[in-house]
Amino acid sequence: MDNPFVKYPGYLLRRASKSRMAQLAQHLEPLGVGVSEASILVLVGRNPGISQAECGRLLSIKRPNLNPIIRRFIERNLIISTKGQGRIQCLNLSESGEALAERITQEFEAQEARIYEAVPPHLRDELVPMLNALWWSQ
Amino acid sequence: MDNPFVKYPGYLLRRASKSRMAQLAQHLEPLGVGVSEASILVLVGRNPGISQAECGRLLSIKRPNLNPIIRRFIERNLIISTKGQGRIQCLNLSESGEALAERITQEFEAQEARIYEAVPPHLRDELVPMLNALWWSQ
DNA sequence: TATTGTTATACTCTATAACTATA
DNA sequence: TATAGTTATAGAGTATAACAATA
Repeated sequence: MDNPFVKYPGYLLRRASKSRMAQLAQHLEPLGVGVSEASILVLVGRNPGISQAECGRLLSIKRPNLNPIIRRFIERNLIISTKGQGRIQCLNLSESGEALAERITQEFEAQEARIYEAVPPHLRDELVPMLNALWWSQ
Repeated sequence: MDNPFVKYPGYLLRRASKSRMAQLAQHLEPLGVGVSEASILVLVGRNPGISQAECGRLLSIKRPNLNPIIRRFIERNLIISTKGQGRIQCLNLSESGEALAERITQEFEAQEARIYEAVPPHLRDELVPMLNALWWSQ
């Protein structure tokens, strides 16, 4: 059978992205979080007091979709929400949230190392420039 | 605000993939097909008599998810299904299916050209090897 | 008014289980 | 039995509209 797509960079790009996301999800599974959830926790950890709306903008998640995820984190006592300016809720990690974000960050770094090492040594310096060039920013 | 992910190749890979898929979907929209649907039509055109199950394996689409898509193509008279060995249905493009697959292929080629040209000239020869290296094939 | 948080809703993609039809 | 097609279903992820709350 002839797969006419293996010569298309767009197809290879999608295949690479999907497989690496699955790989990362597999390593995050024991921590009880998906990739999006893990990213949110790390983002809140790096930006104490950030709002839901700002999280959504940075991660390209629409506010109505982010809201129930944040709510679950609050219920699980991983994120603490305090009143801010206007209707804003300032988000911060709880102590257990900090611990989990730490472990997630380790998995993120391990994943990046796996990707980096999969690239032939003479192309490694070009990895980030290449991926930035492939981004279509509208 | 600090986005801690812009240094992660995995994040850049996903961002690139998602944006390019959106770009391609935008160009396919006037043809009335999504990216997956377009791929199926081209695949059937290149492999006359292929089965649903084989299509699914080549495109990483599970049979239960592929089935209704094929059925819609048959209803729209883009694909013709004939009885084969066992329960197999042999799939072929109709005349209008051929015409549509031709236009889709042109859009695919145009998309690949856009991606190729977005890469700095000195990295273009490394594009396909890089993307193949980034694929985690389990 | 503009922005945030919130609810409802819907559409796509994906995944699993289980059924039938045929070799 | 094994494979193909089929149906039902459930879970992500994503999208829009609209409402409530606050500056």
